[in-house]
Amino acid sequence: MAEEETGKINKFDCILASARKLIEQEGFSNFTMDKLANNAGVAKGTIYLYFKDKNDVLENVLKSGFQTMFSRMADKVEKKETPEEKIKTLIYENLLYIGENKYFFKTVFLDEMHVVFLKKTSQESYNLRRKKYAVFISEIIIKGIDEGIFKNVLDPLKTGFYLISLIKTNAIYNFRNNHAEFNEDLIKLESAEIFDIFIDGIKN
Amino acid sequence: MAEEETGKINKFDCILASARKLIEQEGFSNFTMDKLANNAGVAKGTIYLYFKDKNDVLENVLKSGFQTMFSRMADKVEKKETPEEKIKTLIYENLLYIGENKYFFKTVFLDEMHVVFLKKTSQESYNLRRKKYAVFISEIIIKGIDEGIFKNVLDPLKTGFYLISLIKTNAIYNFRNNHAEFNEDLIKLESAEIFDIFIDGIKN
DNA sequence: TATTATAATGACTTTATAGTCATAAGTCAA
DNA sequence: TTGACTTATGACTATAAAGTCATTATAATA
Repeated sequence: MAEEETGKINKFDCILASARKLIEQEGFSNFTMDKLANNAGVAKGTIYLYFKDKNDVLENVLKSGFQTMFSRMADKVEKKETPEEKIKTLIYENLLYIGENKYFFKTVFLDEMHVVFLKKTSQESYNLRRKKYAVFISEIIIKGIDEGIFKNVLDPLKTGFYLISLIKTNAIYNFRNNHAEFNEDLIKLESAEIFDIFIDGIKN
Repeated sequence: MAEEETGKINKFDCILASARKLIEQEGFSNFTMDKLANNAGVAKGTIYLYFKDKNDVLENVLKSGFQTMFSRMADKVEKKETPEEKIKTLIYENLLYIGENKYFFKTVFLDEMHVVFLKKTSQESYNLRRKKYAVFISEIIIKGIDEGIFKNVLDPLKTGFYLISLIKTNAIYNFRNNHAEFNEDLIKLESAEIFDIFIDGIKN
């Protein structure tokens, strides 16, 4: 706790923030340790006091970018009663979070593909995070199937991935078409659109 | 025409085939010109007689991988009458092509993301190809909306991208879960699954 | 203030790989 | 067979960027 006030932790955060900013601005392929040192206002060697290597920097940037998303979304979703309401909320919260972290996700989704630059182990943890999300959705789907609302032929996990891909595709579409202003009204509209397609697609 | 028989053309194809094989086996990030030369059984300098640079090799590998897909799919789709039948055929043909070029798409989809390694101009042509596909789908959607079958609130182009992402997600899911055997029965099942979700999602 | 411990520096080393080019081998018309 | 032209070679150069480490600056302690 006290540690959080030390220079060490602050410098870690400071370098991490610089890294994220750089990556948002120039993409993963143009991100170098020299640029990071320069941008963070430290010497290159200093970075290696706080991070193991470049992969460690990238992994932390990604982790921090996705960190709160899942828990925040899960909180809201769990408050809802029906599978349908849960899915509606999930889509909305997800798009909201993407909108709030517009520049981060724009790079992660468009400038693709961070993943390439990660070591195998880091890639796996990235995929695991994705899968965890799909599993979360699959549980909602299963509940809906049990209640007889959703088609019982669905593969719940795969259906979870389908929903994630719809959300991502929506975000990419809007990034590309410069609907840069992610105001709440737009997000309501967009999430309703995805919801209407997805829910009719899986309902009995 | 006569040229097609010359060594020049053959060597171009031979290098290209080696490049594709290497990329399928080891992914884009491990692909080097030295390996290519070695694998194709030519000296490195020779590659540069047939390709401008590494980007040119990658671009050609990608182009050749996607080449016939679109035209073959479009041919089959155009023979169908109703928007629903067109969409059903489109999904099936797309999955079939992916199955036939399993190793290629496995790398392109999973080992992600080739795109990073391309120059801006090549990335654009990749995105254009994607968009062309989405436009093709959007025309079917528009027809369906006009006929009153599909929801008239749909953004046809975005909906096209949605369908593409569902197909891609399905393929990735099956690659990951090692349903490596892409036999026609599996493809029929998988494409029917996507169709059922998508069509119910967009129907009135 | 002197001494020790910790943090920071950046010039340097290392490595990987794209692309080059002088040289050699092969082909073919006269 | 020869000489001109085409094709192929691979050792070499250039470059970018990751990661190191001897040195220096700063802070903590006695």
